Amino acid sequence: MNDAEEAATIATAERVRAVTEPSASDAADFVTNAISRGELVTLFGRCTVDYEGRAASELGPGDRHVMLKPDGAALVHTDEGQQPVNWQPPGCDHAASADGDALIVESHRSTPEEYLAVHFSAVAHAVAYDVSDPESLELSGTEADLKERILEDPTLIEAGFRPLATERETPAGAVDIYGKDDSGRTVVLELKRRRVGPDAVGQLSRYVEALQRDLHADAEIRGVLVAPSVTERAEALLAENGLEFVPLTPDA
Amino acid sequence: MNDAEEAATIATAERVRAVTEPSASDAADFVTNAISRGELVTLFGRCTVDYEGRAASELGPGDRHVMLKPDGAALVHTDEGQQPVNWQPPGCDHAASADGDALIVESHRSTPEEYLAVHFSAVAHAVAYDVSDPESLELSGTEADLKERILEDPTLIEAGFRPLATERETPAGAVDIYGKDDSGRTVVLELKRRRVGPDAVGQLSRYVEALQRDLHADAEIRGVLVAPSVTERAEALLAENGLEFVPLTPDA
DNA sequence: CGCTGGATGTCGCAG
DNA sequence: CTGCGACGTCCAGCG
Repeated sequence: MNDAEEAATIATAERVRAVTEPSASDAADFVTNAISRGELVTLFGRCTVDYEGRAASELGPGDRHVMLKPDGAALVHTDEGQQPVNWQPPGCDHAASADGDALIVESHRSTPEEYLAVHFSAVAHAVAYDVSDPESLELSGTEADLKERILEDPTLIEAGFRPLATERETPAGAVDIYGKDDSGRTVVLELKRRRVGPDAVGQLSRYVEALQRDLHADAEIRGVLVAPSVTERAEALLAENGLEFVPLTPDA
Repeated sequence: MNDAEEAATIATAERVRAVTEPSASDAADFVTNAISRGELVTLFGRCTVDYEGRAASELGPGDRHVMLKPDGAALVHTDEGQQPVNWQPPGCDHAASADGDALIVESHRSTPEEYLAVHFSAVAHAVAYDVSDPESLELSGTEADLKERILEDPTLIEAGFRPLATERETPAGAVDIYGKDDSGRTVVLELKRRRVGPDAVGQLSRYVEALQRDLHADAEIRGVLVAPSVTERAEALLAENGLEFVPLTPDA
């Protein structure tokens, strides 16, 4: 192999190594080496995918993108969809090997027992990245933001509302915000960052019932769902259960 | 640039093109070209990420892997986790441009209005892949498999159980399996492919109540949760609501 | 489009 | 480890 061919096959830079159309054994070596270095590996090529674990799946031949992360996660992406067609969660052990002209990439974990195997009939391109990412994501517009907004200005719920606790425990789980109204009645708030369906009403309903049992049978407890909006079915369920709704978004 | 250097920078094969450490403007051209061809694009390099839409987020500088799919999906992966740190769903419009030494990759959609921007201070490697994937995933061990299993052998629920309909509509939504027992009483089955918590009990409870109203106030309706197992809280909720549980997995 | 419920959901937190 | 609920959940199916 002359210099130009060698360079065409292997491109090396500070943090990245790549091979184009490697043989199965070269690809296996490349991947094994990258995994042992703690690098992030990607593979393009024609492959089949088999999974067995919590469920089981088979995927016939096609061109896909496979990512092996240093934390043990594995992702198989097709040309469509935001979600991987197959995957393995972080904490798995990855291995690559050559079986004749085929590259086999395997990923395994226990508890629960799960196994993923990708069989490449041809690897078009493989890359190994030495990744460094010190930053963490800052996200806003979440349920936590909605909670803060209410605690800063309880009148957003209603005049005279006084929050007394967050995450107050009940036999049915923790209530988002627990407080009292103008007249001293107990109020339970269930917060949702976006438009809600029937499930959230069920949740709120369970909290109110649990508190009614836990405090006094005669105690009147108000249950209030706080969200940007509700679906029609959810609204009907609220009315049925004597629950209330206050429209409010997480954004200021 | 001599042949060796050229080859080191650009590797071309039948279905894949790659560039290592391109300039911002070369990278922008490369990405723009690949997108217009309907190829799947991956970028690795040092970048920051900004998102604004259903929520809002910021991510400081770090090494990440960006994937742009021909269906308009975008994914930003760090070295950790199965989930992308930022993303855009299918149907978005992608664009790449150079801003001085920086590569800017943008992705936008409407309904809801959402915008993602990745600013690369350096691109280590970029790949364009012409993907063809005719196969679809075959998955087993799902709720649908559990349903089939019961319909094939209703005695798995109990002797004398007769399924009469699936997805039977009620004011509270569609019931998984609707039937009658030995004594002619109406039975509602709610199926779950794995161990369930309180939410599933709430769902079943809503169906039973809706049917009781819909049929006759005096009609006795049995609600049966079918799943591999239930949590303690769910079991208590079942008892409270006079509902039943049959242990069953989707697997034969 | 909006509503509903499933998912190999994943993820984080608490017990 | 299990339980529980949030999530920019995603996704298919249906009205």
